[in-house]
Amino acid sequence: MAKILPAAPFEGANENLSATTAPQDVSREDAATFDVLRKMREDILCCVLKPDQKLKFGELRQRYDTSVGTLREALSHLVSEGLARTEAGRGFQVSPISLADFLDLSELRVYLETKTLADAIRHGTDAWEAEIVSSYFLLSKLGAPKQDDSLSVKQEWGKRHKRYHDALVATCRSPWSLHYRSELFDQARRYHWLTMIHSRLHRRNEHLEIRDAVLARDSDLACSLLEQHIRTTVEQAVADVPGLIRGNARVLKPGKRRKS
Amino acid sequence: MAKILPAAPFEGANENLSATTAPQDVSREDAATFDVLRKMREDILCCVLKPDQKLKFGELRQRYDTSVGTLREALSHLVSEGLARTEAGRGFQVSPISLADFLDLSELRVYLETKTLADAIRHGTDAWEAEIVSSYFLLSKLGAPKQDDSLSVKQEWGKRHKRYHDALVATCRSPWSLHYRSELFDQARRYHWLTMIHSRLHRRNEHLEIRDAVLARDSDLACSLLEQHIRTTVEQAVADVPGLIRGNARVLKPGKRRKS
DNA sequence: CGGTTCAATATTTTCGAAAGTTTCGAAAAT
DNA sequence: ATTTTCGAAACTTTCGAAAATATTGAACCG
Repeated sequence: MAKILPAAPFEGANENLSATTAPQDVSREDAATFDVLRKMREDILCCVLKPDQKLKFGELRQRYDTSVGTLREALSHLVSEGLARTEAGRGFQVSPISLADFLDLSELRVYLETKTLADAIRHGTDAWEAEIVSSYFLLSKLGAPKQDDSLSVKQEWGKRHKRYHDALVATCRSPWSLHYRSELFDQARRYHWLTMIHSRLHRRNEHLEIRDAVLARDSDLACSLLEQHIRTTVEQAVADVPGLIRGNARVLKPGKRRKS
Repeated sequence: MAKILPAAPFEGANENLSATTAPQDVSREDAATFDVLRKMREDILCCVLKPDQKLKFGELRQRYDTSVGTLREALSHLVSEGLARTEAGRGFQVSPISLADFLDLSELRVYLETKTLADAIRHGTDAWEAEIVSSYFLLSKLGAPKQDDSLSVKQEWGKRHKRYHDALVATCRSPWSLHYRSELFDQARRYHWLTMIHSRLHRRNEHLEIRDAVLARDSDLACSLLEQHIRTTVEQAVADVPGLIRGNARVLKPGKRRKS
């Protein structure tokens, strides 16, 4: 009974899904707090709230039309996710970005994304395939956004891009891997946003290639393509976003201030 | 300039530590909120606040002597870390535990711990070695706690155990890996606590073996020992904690209630 | 002229009460 | 006997004001 683990990957009781303790992936939560949290996260991911920007309660309060306590709760969440920072008595600010961070982030993503993808393929179902087809369709219909596309178009593409990548790994059996994968994916979105703005490189239709490899259940090929997909994005950012290389990139008009 | 990543682990600008964006590992933060957060986390990790337990504001308010808003902020953090859950309008509760979760958790830990350890060994310094020696000394001085040791002894052992394991990987260069490793380590502490309570199995002095392998800079051996260390702990929990196997383990006297 | 002190201002942090939900149990209806 | 309805109690959520802390800028010495 105790001989479940002969120094090999854990196998026991994988069916017992009774209680997945991994952190609640942003789904339903408190009504108002969650709403503010979601909006703020989206704003940080899209660099509407810029890296390093000070997050003052006065401004936030009027921007999101809510109270200090609610804001504080949402900010607290963002700190845990790594999208904001806070210090003793001097409030909150958007987390900085840097090349070093993007590289570190991406390396871990390569491992987690491929691990979750391999497991998802292993346990794929019809519904899983259907969602991949569907989400890919929606993604391809929009096409990669260009520098002068509107904010809302870019945001919509971001949503569909995330939905597609989530769909790929949806049947992975490891809640913890899925959770961290998702957090890292969001982190990467901040950098992707900068890349979109400066986008110059031509890229193959990597999402299509991945989709087909996954649907063919070719795990090795799919993982390899996904790995390349992540690495190419890093290359593109390094090539296209000049600010990233020399430490703190301050993008999107550094001095712009909203009147309080 | 763009040819930094030939489909191999990222190498570029590893020196640029200007801005490590990975979430702030619990260090300094707000004064009061952080204090409450730390106490609550410790209580959950030690199962003083039991798995699945409802976290009512009335009780918490008097237990930690603070206001609702502060509690809410701390609870918010705990939810992000996976130690608590929350639902729409019905408050917070301690995250459940289960065998499936422990297995999942542990498998990811094996990867992250070995990855960070290998990197830490690669970049080890004198100060790093010194802290390993020192923290191991403190850990060994206490000896593995037994079932009838007092709560404070067990807690002290938990602190030293964490300090030792943190010391091993301290020089790892990947902030994100370190962050997730730390979160998973804390998660595992909840299960270790149960194992301590029921402890029956005899174990070799694994911490000493790991220490020596690490100090000898034998990366392969150290990682292998660390992997075994984690797996053995899982085996021990499976063998010793009967409740874990059949879904939700409710430990530490299920009916006990504190008077409000 | 550069640096320090101190008061005024701006901002954050904490708190308790009001408003809004959910839960529970008793009474009414099927 | 079982289900439904309703209202009271318990609890959660939200809010704005009071307290605490940090920042700014002007006046003051070395």
